[in-house]
Amino acid sequence: MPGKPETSNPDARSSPRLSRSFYRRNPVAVARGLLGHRLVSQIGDARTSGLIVETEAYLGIPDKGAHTYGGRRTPRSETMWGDGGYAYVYFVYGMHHCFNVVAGRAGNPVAVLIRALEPCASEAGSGSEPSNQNLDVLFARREKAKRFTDLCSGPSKLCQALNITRDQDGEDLIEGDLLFIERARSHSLPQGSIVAGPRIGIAYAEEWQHEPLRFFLEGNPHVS
DNA sequence: AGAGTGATCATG
DNA sequence: ATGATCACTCTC
Repeated sequence: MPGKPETSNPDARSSPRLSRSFYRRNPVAVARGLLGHRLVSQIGDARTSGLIVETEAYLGIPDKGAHTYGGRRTPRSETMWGDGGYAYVYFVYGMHHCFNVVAGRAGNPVAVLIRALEPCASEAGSGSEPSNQNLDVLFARREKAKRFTDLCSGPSKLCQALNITRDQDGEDLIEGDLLFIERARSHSLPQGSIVAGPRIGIAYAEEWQHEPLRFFLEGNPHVS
């Protein structure tokens, strides 16, 4: 592989990433399984991150809410058709980006939308820097955010906060350097705290709009 | 509850 | 080429 920099093991001092096989499952399992883990961005000149607290599963060809409904395969959604564990980023409403992780395997165009993060002041590691830095950067990038809970409480808010754009479409979440998901250290996530409900913003999806494919941590203030 | 914003896609 | 749409956010 040409051009792979020598420094490409950011896991040496941090938590391991979720593996390819984690993503190569059905999107509901991935959407639920993602809750509580840490999305990390090294896009731009800072490392920013947050714990995933809200997700939505998109079920592909049969799903009237999905970009790939009916087998549609367009330039925008091309990465959804590929293998699991890659970023699918799209642009909507003329100003916003949304970040998904591709689930399943190549040929099955399913994905999970990341809808909200809980930004953390402390990066679990003990010896790291005085990491208000994470919050400082998030507030700087999210100019309109007044409160802590305005930072990453929506799919496009979190993209703005972590600097995610279409440039990241197709990024490899397992091998790439810019964007990845770290396994939570003490992943003692109580299964009972996961709640399901209908997905947001897909009124056009007819009967599919009511399917309980949105998952979030009950009572978390960062949920959108 | 309405405006903003322009890429994207299905038409033709 | 053209027009409708949009997995949203902000402000009123």
